[in-house]
Parts: sequence; structure tokens; C-alpha cells
Amino acid sequence: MTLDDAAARLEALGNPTRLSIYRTLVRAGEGGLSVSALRERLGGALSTLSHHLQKLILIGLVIQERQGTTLICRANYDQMHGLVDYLTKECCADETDARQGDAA
Amino acid sequence: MTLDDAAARLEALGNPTRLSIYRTLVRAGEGGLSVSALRERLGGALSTLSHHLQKLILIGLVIQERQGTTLICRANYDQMHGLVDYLTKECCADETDARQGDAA
DNA sequence: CCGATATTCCTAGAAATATCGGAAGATGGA
DNA sequence: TCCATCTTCCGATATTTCTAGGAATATCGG
Repeated sequence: MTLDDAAARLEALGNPTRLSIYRTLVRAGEGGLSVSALRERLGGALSTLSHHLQKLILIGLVIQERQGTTLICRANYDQMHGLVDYLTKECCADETDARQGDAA
Repeated sequence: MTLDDAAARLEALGNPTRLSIYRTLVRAGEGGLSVSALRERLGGALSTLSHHLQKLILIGLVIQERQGTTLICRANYDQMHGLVDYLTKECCADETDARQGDAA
């Protein structure tokens, strides 16, 4: 993962509304949630929710799956783990371990 | 840590320039870096760098310490660990463990 | 095909952000 | 005190983002 990728994920999660969406999705777990179910829990306009969802989907933090008329949204745990890994290993590694980078 | 706090940290780190600043600071480790040393490594205008630094400092991700004429900037590891903890425990906990929240 | 429901797309305005050049403030040395 | 150095603050502009209402699209049941 590049620095720009990490920044994009961070930025996507950096908006309170989107972080709420993501957290709600994570907690819903297994079955995921439809867009309207999400709105029932979070409030706000549907178009706004969709807009944020698109951002999360584009980046890969959220996955959508069609189920009849409704689209089920699910959190993509792998992406989050990748991000956390980047933060803890590549970026925030102890300086002793980070010498392979640009520490020059 | 509240959701808004986490979002604020995430947003601060979500800008590529700021993530670079933070990463450079982390890798500098021990001694930290002065603002001008930071600019030598990252380029760009000094005022822009200062602006981003202020954001990072305000949130607590970066700490400044006076050393004679120069101000040394250091990464605040604790804040980052706190953020990672939030992401992995409070936010991205498995649904089985997250029932104390708003899972209703 | 038609109607109903679910979701996204288009459009738009207000607000925030990123970036910069140059001036101003702070600190230390002669 | 005066100068040199380091850093932040001021003012400005272009870009992006957030929010939302309403139209358009997709899918299903009859």
C-alpha cells in the first residue's frame, strides 16, 4: 500500500458521517445492511448517504451486493486491516525497524 | 475516544501532505526534526508546512518542543496507538464483542 | 406492460481546505 | 542594541467537499 492509498482510506474514514456509516456496517456484521436500513439508523438525506457510500465503495472499504431490489452494504474488513497494518508497520514502525524506507 | 475524535485524527492524517509529514517525523524518531529540516525533506512552501503542522499539533498527533532558536517537532506515538486501538477495538470489533455499543 | 419500491445520478450552493508569497514575531549571538 | 535565523501569521485564490432535493434508473410482483 502506498502513502496515497493510505491517505485516501484515512480521508474516507475521516468524515464523521462516513465513520458512522462504516462503524454501523461493521457492527451489523454478517448480514450487512441495505441503504435504507442504514438511513433509518443514521438519519439524513438518502442522496447524501449514497454519496458517502460511493466514496467508501470506490476506495474499497465497503462492498455492495445486490439482493433482489435492495443493495446490501457490507464492511470490508481486509481493507481496514491493511490500513491498520500500514499505520503500525510501514508508517509508525520504530525507527530501528524503519531503516529500509527513506530514512536516509 | 469518541467517534468525532477518531474522525478528526483520521482526517488530519488523510491528507497526503500531512501523512508525509507525520511519517517523516515518525521515522526521524528520537531526535525529531525542525520545521526547516522537514521542509528540506518534503519541499513546498514553509507557510503551507506550518499550516499542516498546526493541524497535526492541535489534534495532538505531533508535539513541538523549543530547542534554542528552533522548534523541534516530534510524532506523538501514543495518539496514533490510541487511534489504532479505536479502529480495531471499538469500531471494528467483531460483532460478537460489540454488543455493548449501539447494536440495539 | 404497469405500478411500486429501492437506489443512484444530476445539479447546485455554502463551507472548508490547500496552497502560496510576504510580513511579523520570537530567540540567540555579537 | 542590532542582526541573523527560524517559525508563524495574514491575506488571497482555486479547488474540493458536504449537504440536499428532485429526476432517472433498476428490479420485482401482478
